[in-house]
Amino acid sequence: MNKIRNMKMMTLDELKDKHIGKVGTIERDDYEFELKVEILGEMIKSVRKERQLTQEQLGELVGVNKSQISKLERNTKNVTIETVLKVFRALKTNIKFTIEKLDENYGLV
Amino acid sequence: MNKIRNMKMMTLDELKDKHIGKVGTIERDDYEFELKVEILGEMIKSVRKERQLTQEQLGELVGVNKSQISKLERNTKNVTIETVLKVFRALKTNIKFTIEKLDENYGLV
DNA sequence: TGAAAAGTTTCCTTATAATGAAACTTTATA
DNA sequence: TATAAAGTTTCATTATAAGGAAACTTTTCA
Repeated sequence: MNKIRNMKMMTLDELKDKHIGKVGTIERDDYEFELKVEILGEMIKSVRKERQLTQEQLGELVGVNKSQISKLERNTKNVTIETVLKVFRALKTNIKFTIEKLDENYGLV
Repeated sequence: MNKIRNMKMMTLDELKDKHIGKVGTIERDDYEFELKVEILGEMIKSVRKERQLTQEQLGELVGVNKSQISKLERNTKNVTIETVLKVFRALKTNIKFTIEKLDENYGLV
């Protein structure tokens, strides 16, 4: 590892406006987001749409009822890591997380 | 936003060997990891140590008993997003997550 | 515009994450 | 090396995430 790479960042609004993908010239489908429960739902929905799946179809892949997918997308719950992984695995999407330490004055270390 | 930045990546082994920080010449405390429950615990412990806090002290900051911190660090549970956020917030550490879509053949899109 | 498909909500049940207190073990250190 | 501090485990309890079935609403499109 120790791989250095460029990351594009996107706000939730940008996600909503454009869905995922097609930003800039270098086609690279990596996006970084603040870790928030609300956004996770948006992400699931966006990727599912890209995959052209219905909630019912995604539910089959994940092994849950379509109502469960709806709930996850609409963030009716404070989801666990395992649930997040299960869904994104079904969507053939890797998830990574990044931590960024701040100093005492809340600036970057 | 739309900020472009360099990200260093590290494996769990590297984390274990070196704890966090001091890789390369550009001192930048951003690290990206596969989203896995086991690693989250390692991360909490590493950052707590860097902050020179005991589990009891971190517990006070988070508002939970020290045994809870121990459990989180040792990954006895499948943690929820909210719990992750609570702890890293206390550690003054931002968390972001990145998704990376794969194509049908499991290669990068 | 009406039927079918897709998505949402409600009402449940079950599984388990979150939590603390206290006993216990391990690690520092006087 | 005894004692204190730090960390872990156990045993409970409580809160809530996960889940399905079915009724309901919204969207799609022939």
